[in-house]
Amino acid sequence: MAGGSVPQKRVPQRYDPKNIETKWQDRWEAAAAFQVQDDDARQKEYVLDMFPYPSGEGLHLGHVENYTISDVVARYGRHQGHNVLHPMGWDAFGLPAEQYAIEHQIHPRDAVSKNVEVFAGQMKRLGWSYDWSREINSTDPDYYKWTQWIFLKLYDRGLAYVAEVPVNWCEGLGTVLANEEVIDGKSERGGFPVVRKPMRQWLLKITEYAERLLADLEGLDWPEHIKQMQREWIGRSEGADVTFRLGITDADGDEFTVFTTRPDTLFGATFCVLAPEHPLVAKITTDDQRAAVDAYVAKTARRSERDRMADVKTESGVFTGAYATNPVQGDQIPIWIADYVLMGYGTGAIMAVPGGDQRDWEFAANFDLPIIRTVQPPEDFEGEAWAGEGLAINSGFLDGLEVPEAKAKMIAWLEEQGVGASRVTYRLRDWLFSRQRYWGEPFPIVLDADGKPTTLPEDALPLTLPEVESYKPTGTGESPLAAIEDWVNTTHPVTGEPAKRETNTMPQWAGSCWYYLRFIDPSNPDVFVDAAKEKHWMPVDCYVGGAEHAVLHLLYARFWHKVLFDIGLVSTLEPFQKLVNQGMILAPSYRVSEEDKTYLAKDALEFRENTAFIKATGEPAFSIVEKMGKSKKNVVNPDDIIQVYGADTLRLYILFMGPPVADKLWDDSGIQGVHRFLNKAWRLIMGDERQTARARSTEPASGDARHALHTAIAGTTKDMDALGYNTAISKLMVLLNTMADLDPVPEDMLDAFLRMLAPFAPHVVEEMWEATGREGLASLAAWPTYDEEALKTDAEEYAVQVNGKVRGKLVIGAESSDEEILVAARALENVAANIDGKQLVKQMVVRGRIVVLVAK
RNA sequence: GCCGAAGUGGCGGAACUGGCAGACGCGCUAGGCUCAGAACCUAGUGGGCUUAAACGCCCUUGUGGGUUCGAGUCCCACCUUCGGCACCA
Repeated sequence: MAGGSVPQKRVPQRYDPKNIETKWQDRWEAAAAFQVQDDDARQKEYVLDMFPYPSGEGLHLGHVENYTISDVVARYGRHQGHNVLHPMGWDAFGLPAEQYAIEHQIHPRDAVSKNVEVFAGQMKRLGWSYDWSREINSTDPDYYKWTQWIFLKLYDRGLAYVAEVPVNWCEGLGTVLANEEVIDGKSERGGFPVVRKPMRQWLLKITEYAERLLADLEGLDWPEHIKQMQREWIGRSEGADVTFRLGITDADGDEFTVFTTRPDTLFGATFCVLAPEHPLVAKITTDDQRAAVDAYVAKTARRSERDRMADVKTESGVFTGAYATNPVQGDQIPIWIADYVLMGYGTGAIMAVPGGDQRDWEFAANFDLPIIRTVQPPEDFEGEAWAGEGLAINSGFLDGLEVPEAKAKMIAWLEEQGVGASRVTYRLRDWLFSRQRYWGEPFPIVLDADGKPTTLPEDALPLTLPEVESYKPTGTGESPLAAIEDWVNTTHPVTGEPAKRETNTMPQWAGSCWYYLRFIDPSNPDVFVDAAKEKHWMPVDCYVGGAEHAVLHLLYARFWHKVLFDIGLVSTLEPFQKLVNQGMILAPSYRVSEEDKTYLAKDALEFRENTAFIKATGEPAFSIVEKMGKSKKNVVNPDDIIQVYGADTLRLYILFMGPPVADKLWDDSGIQGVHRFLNKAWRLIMGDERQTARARSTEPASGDARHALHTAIAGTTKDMDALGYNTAISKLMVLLNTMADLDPVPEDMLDAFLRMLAPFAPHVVEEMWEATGREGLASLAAWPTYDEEALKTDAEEYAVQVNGKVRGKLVIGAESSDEEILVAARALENVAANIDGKQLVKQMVVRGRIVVLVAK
């Protein structure tokens, strides 16, 4: 259409998403269509997205998938008459903004607000139905005031503490990372090497909540594999502590404790192993072993924890020269150190039972240490260590007992002798909560002259970030804040003495631990969330996001929520009742060859006969399917798709590609299909420049059309409830194909079609809704209902099986009895031929499906 | 190594509690429309045998076994891919 021309009335236009989409986005905004009221009497529904980090790249297809799924959930909820809270905000603290700021010499705040603008614009263009009046930003002082406030609550309950801990020091980022952020010995962001180094850090006692975090998973409507990942991460194990006293060289009664899940095997403990960092190591090492031990300890310190653990093959360790007394039979057993024992897990010491643990077996074999079996392996067992069930042997008072009984008896003995006790341990470690960076929430903490922390009073919040010259980490492990004397030097809130502020900042996870609560009451200046509103809206009914947050964010947020619950500030035990994980979007990437990892962009390639050739050389390119990434040059920008096809098509396609939970391979060729579908609907209802709209009849659909309509409503509704959007869309395609064969089209079919298409392609539906004279917004219209009666048909088709093979088809009245069906089935020519001369040993009818005949 | 998920046409995928495998879409083929193309419409489209054609028959859901009248679906073993964890005591 030429610019400036006045749209002529009654002349049908072809489907042009561009104009339609902005028109309706503006109308929704003007009508505040998706703004939600707290005092609405309708059933509440809280549909939440994992809020994005607003990167400079803009939205990627993963976001599009995530937020389209939740948008359809939210819109479907509205169609069902629910009062739907569907908010959006920005998780904008964190490393990338800071690194971008360092590179481009701009304040991270400015980088963030620029990116937010880009993101918000893209989100609006996709037609996602957010209540923008509730937008929040984790870097806004009015927001992080409450993040700091919650930290004070944690501190007051003794859940935050300072400790000198060996941490993952990343030279490249100039900061310390949580274990969870370290991947393969490198930083998750940036990929810099990470080494271990002791440092003063803040930690949160998430371990105190381990049991509840584990137990409360049971009641959640989450994907089982995500629950399983959290269980593994928490890593509960039951066993016993056993105390070993030093023997032979022991002068002053030193002892150490090991944790074991198999106290029943204590008679087979032929040596002990300490972590090289264990505090006892220096003390117990004998003079003739000292050189070897010192060398080994030094070597270990240079290795990162990941590195140590990843190295499964190498058996390494050194004898300390010291011996411990096995408490159960008094044997003197050697004490070794080895880097496979970690100071951070359990007690940093183990008792080794080579007869029952393959790892210990190999260590014993390698260093020629004794091996004693304490559990009788099965007769045909040919392996080395036996870790399975069996009767105790070589174990004194345990002999002849099964493993569980032997465990119980040994624990009782240990407790009686005062050398051990039953204990539960967790793999989960306390959460390392401080970062040496600028772009994070400052701790509301002041340190006195001795470095002892005191909290700021609540009325001093928010403690805002000061302006700095440079956002660069100092590289010494201190944050850039440490360089700002005006800010650092303050007075002690209690004594009034000169004091210093804590210069660490909180990790990015902090803001995302409670944001779902702030959406409920986003601008309350007095409390972090109004209690009545919290009670009304919580818990989140549907939380949609990627599996990459399965253990980090989701565990941290659950932890904070439980603390808030204990204080009485929230009303539910868990924040997220239902969790939906969308799959990853994958795309083919192209490289010069398998060895040469130079990635090629699509315009450097030529596609012939399903093979990509490199334009420059004519050689075939090497192609693999992998996660989309800028470095892999296989990123698809949603804006490009919207430009060509419109947002409705993109929304529809990303859902049509497959079930939400499955990983999906991006391939633009399929997008034509859903675009044609929308075009076809448009031509039928609106007409275009060469054909007029199909006539419509006010007569309700009848006969086959009625059956098709009600089947479509029933099927689509079922799919919507199960998040089966790909099949829901296919059912709408079937319904449209049915309508296309009807002239005129019954009005009730068209009406139901529009209502059901609305959550997927809201813009074009609004346009057709309005053009067909319907009242109000299609986005707020009621979901269609179906009539059970109409799902029935007069005649049913049966496949007739003889001995498991289909031998005929039978169409028969739905009212027929089983006996009548069997008679008719046996009479079918091909069926009769197959049962002729044989005896029917089984005959049955599966109503509406199949007739089963078994003949011998 | 351990844990989890998944292997179905040329492609993405569908198939309720075991009951007609391949819905829907892409692609492809033929025809229509067109000056031509795009768009659109119609028909066909897993493989094989038989047939003038229809009918009919056989094979087919990663591989090999098993249970069953009947298996993509349940059981056992194995292979491959993806994701997560990893000397965890």
